[in-house]
Amino acid sequence: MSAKTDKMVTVPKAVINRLPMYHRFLYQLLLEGKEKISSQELSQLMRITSSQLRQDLSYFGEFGQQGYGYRVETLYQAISGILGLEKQYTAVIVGAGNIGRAIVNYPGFSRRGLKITGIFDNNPKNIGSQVGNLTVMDVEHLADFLKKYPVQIGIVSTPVQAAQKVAYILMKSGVRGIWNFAPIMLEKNGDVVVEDIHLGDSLLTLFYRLNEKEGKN
Amino acid sequence: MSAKTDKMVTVPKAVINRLPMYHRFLYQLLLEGKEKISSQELSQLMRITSSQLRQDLSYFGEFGQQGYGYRVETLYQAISGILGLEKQYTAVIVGAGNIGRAIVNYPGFSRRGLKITGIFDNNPKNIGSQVGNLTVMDVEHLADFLKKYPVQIGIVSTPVQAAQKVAYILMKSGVRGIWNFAPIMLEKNGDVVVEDIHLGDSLLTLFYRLNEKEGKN
DNA sequence: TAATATTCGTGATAAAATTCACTTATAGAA
DNA sequence: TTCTATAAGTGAATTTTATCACGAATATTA
Ligand SMILES: NC(=O)c1ccc[n+]([C@@H]2O[C@H](COP(=O)([O-])OP(=O)(O)OC[C@H]3O[C@@H](n4cnc5c(N)ncnc54)[C@H](O)[C@@H]3O)[C@@H](O)[C@H]2O)c1
Ligand SMILES: NC(=O)c1ccc[n+]([C@@H]2O[C@H](COP(=O)([O-])OP(=O)(O)OC[C@H]3O[C@@H](n4cnc5c(N)ncnc54)[C@H](O)[C@@H]3O)[C@@H](O)[C@H]2O)c1
Repeated sequence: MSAKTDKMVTVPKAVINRLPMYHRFLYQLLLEGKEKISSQELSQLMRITSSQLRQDLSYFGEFGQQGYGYRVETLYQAISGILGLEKQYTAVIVGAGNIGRAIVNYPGFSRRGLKITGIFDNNPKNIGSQVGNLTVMDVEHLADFLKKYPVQIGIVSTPVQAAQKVAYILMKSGVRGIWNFAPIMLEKNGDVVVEDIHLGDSLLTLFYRLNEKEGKN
Repeated sequence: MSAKTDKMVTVPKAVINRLPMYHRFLYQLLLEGKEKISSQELSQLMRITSSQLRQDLSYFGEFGQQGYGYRVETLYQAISGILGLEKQYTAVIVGAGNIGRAIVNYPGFSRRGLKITGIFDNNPKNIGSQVGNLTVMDVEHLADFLKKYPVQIGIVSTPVQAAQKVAYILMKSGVRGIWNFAPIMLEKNGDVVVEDIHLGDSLLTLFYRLNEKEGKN
């Protein structure tokens, strides 16, 4: 074990945000059948510095071997473990619109251990319809459903106007995390973890960067 | 004008990434009819410090008034201008699947000046079908289409296996920015701006944070 | 087996980002 | 009109993040 983990140094946020990227690249390397890789080589693929890669990993332990590098398989497993991917996570989706459907239909999430157990909507047109192998339920039954079948994660993909209300129901019903797609900063209720996806913000950042470049020419 | 902009200090990345959040909150305040706001009050809504807010804005100019605060309208317009939202942006989407359709159908983007002029796919089942008021075209015609009707932005929402190939076509055809939804680090070709949305990474971050909390109890 | 080249892990240093704390301006009250 | 409270803007200090650079371990070659 590394000195750093022994000393209980808190892991910087910036490091945590890079863990999924490491996981993604290692998964790719694994698919390609690559057995070993050095911090030098891996960091070049990721367009970061090798020292950043080594420093980041050092927060969690020692996974490589001097003079050799890292075994791709070992490092992949280690990072999977750090991220908690050996566990299964259960979730419900609220909002069976475009985003809600996209999530259900995306196979990548179940591969990573996410099991979606229910999808809810308030529109009679959607209620009862099939999304993947789930039947859309009435959001009126959300709290009851969660009482019977608790889940860890609530996915909010309703329009922004409904998002806070829905989030409160989820939090009251005991979800521990919310994955939020609505462009709103959700008020918390208890110690739930909220992870936001703000697609609009990402687009505006792209706009800014396009103009920035223009200005320099 | 602020001293900082005069001196041509480069704007930190972290600041740029917060601009869309400012825009989002100010838009909300505008809808609510709020006329003025102090850095104190606005920063509390955003859960940042007031000095960070003031420091961030100072990279672009002086938008407030001492002893008074900021006019919501003025600041909103200023940030819209910084982000380049007065302009129209044209884009094509490649990959008429769940994400591609979600983007076309989302009204928030056209409100921000994004005009989607074409959507492409390689699956005969999708080609010719209607998405919003666009007809899905064959990706074989993508390069020709862009020669006739150039756009600034290419949106990549194909499966990861096709993403790089599609991105090269877009870049060759002169797009200046790529908004990428595939879980891959795209190789660039020229000085195109690539903005990634890695939904999977966000989910893994949520997983990590859920476990982190558990460990502390 | 010995010599040499790799490459990790990490303490130290540098850079970037955030917060502090103070000056100045001005709004609003007396 | 004067006084007081508010609040922006900003240089400086602090904190956080990233990079450097080197010692120690190991692989590989001669
Ligand atoms: N689609 C995009 O590209 C995009 C981009 C940026 C942000 N978003 C955000 O993601 C969220 C979902 O977007 P979308 O495109 O899937 O929207 P959508 O309109 O396709 O789907 C929203 C669904 O939520 C349902 N709904 C409304 N009120 C509800 C309630 N109270 N309880 C349960 N269900 C309810 C609607 O019936 C609808 O089916 C929105 O908040 C949107 O702002 C989407
Ligand atoms: N849906 C999600 O929740 C989600 C989550 C994480 C990542 N993503 C990523 O977003 C991207 C899009 O996801 P999606 O769910 O919309 O996938 P999807 O399978 O629904 O849609 C992909 C579309 O691309 C088309 N396509 C395939 N090859 C093509 C090519 N060469 N040229 C043009 N079109 C082509 C397919 O026919 C399909 O219509 C994928 O890269 C996926 O990994 C999606």
